[in-house]
Amino acid sequence: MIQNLTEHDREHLQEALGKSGQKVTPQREAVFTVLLAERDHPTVDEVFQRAREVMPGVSLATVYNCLETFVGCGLVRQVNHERESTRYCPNLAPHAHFRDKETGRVHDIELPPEVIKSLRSILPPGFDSEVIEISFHGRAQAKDSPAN
Amino acid sequence: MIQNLTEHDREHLQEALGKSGQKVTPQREAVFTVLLAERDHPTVDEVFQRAREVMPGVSLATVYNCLETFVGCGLVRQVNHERESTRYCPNLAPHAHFRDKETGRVHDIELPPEVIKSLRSILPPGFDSEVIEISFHGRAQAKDSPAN
DNA sequence: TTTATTGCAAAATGTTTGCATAGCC
DNA sequence: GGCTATGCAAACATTTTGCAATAAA
Repeated sequence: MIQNLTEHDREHLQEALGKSGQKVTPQREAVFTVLLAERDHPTVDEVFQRAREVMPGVSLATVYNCLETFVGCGLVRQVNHERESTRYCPNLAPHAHFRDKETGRVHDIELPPEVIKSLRSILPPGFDSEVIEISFHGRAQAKDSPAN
Repeated sequence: MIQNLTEHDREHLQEALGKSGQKVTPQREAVFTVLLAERDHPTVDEVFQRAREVMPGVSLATVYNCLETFVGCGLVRQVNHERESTRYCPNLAPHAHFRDKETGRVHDIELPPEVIKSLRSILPPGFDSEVIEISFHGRAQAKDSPAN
């Protein structure tokens, strides 16, 4: 069951959008709600299906728009794995992704600062990177995503 | 100028293909030659354009086929960055990729074993990964790819 | 001669765009 | 009223597929 946004989450949305002169709309609330409700890295299409449960009239184009907007204002991250469709993730803490070969599921893996540091250290002088994407691909015995 | 395959490279191709009952064809030689000649992580389309210089009649579908075959037998790696088209890379040593924000160019970054180890160490028990993909995104002052 | 590969065209996929309509300070 | 967002349909780019013709071992 998809819950409504908490007051806190609504403010978070409001603030992030407001910063760049963008508006809170029912569609954006719906999409954001969906993203927070089940943090299983849904594809656009999955977000669309879920959003329609909350708001039956919402269009796919709008879901694309909302997600793009959210990425733009830093509310969610895109997750890409090979040629698969883009997935979305509201976990803003630094983390890596693990894609299960068998189930296709994507899990978040915590990324300690010292590992990030060791990664940055391999960059030759003159290379400066803000974004590091790390993704594992393999088998997970765990049946479910760790809570996140 | 695109060189011909060296004897050594042709044997490498022959062996990798032969292992899985696949044949050496002029098209595969052409595509492989192109990949080795300029290691700048070309897209399928770029490989196609270059391959046509060597073999004017070659088709796009065949270039797709060749690349898929090469990936399948471990001759090249696919490199994906966000929604951009897939790029191909004949560097088989463990390495990360750095994509320059400004030029779009992709550079190989050497990946020391101890960094790989530290990355593996962040996986919770039960998670087992053969493949780790690491990509940086940022600015490179260096004008050109380091030789590779 | 057998089996794999090619090349073409058509289809599928995922995403983006243009634009008229609608909604919000 | 002016700006932004929505929803639809059409356009797009990339990749995949089916299949008859061709070429490699």
